[in-house]
Amino acid sequence: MPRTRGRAPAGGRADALSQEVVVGAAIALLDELGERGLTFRLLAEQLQTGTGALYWHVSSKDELVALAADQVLGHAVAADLDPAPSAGTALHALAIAVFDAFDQHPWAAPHVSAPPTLPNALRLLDRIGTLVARTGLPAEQRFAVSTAIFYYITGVSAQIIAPRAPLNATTERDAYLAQTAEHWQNLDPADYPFLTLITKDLRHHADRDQFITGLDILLRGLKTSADT
Amino acid sequence: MPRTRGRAPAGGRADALSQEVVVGAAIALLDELGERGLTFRLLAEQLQTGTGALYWHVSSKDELVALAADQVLGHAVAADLDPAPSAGTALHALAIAVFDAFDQHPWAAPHVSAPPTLPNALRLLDRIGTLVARTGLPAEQRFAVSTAIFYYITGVSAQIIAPRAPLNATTERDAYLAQTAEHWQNLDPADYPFLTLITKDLRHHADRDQFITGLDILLRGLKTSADT
DNA sequence: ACCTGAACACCGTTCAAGT
DNA sequence: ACCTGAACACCGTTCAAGT
Repeated sequence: MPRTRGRAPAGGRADALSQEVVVGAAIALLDELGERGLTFRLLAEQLQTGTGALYWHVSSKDELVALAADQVLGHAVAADLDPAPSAGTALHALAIAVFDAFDQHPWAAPHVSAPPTLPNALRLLDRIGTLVARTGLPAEQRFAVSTAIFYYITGVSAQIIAPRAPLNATTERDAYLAQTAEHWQNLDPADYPFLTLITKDLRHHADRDQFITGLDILLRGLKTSADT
Repeated sequence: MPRTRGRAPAGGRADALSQEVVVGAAIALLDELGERGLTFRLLAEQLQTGTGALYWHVSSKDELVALAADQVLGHAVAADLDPAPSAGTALHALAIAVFDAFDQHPWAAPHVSAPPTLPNALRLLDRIGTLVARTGLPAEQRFAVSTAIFYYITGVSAQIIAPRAPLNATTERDAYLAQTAEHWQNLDPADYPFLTLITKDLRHHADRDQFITGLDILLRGLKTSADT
């Protein structure tokens, strides 16, 4: 069973594939066709090799998708940091950058593992932890609070950015919202007193604002405990 | 293409399968073998029918798993409510009940859709909304805050309760944590200043406490804005 | 109305053989 | 060290035919 390699350590063939190339091509297919559309046969065809070649660079489809998701996370984590805003502001900006990255690659969010193991997920948690420390939170609480924020970012992003069919993304989402709004409308108010009242909010809400609303609440809660 | 039916409206055969029976059997297989282990062939064998019969009650595997996940959510939402604790306490208890239900069926959490459409997910959001209203939060903010809490519960549960291999669950999880703790230990402190410091916390943490820590922060943040 | 079971069109993964 | 491509052991889903 071949191990997964990184880039060829020189000495191999010149035209050799690399894990990077394989993952890059996988991301392109994932974006275009979704998780089910990504196939080893198609990917091999795209890269002009056989399916077996891919297994030299990647041990399974699960690993491939996990690596692809970590790559997406990399876009967000690599973004420049403002020199020295408050820890709270920086946390806020970082979380939104990650959400936006996942939003552009709807298949990705569910595939970051918790606790993190891949490089960019690790980098994200580390950065969160560093910012949380700057917040003044006592050392014993930093781990739990940092992972809580990490989980919020990845978990809630995954929930909100449901894999939409690979068609016209925004139209699809609008139609979906309109449809479920109508569904809620028709529920029995006796059983669902709250939902039947706020269908208008559902119809008009924006996913990104939803994410930010929860984030603000979470960070406000954090601030409260940091001050105490 | 046959539509999905609920229970047979009488008049059909006496021995007829029902969607309930199919979903119930699916949950058993999901618990035992995980999402990949659930197969229409195996499920049909278990129910002593052909695979085609299943499609009379359920339109696809996706729908089947979604219905199964909603059923799991039903266990938590059906639990008795304390008569009249504070809204915050009730929210707290409800969230933990949902986490515990997902914890017993690790495949389930990723399959509740957002915004919710299936009955028990709707019930959960409605209950959250009703409690949030009791909190005194202004009406315009209730939708956003309630869904934020809903997303936290389902999204973070899904993150934390990663599908473990269907073997000895607790041992597996411990081994996984020990392994990633060692992984973190070996990282370069220059790149990961935070992570390399808190591997002890990782090794000793409990998933459920993690969930609760974040939940407490979120609810504290909510309280702050409700009071204002 | 509900079930049967064969058939279709795929999958991920392996592996002997090549270079 | 890295690639080829056929072969294995499956899948989800459909559908004509039955009761």
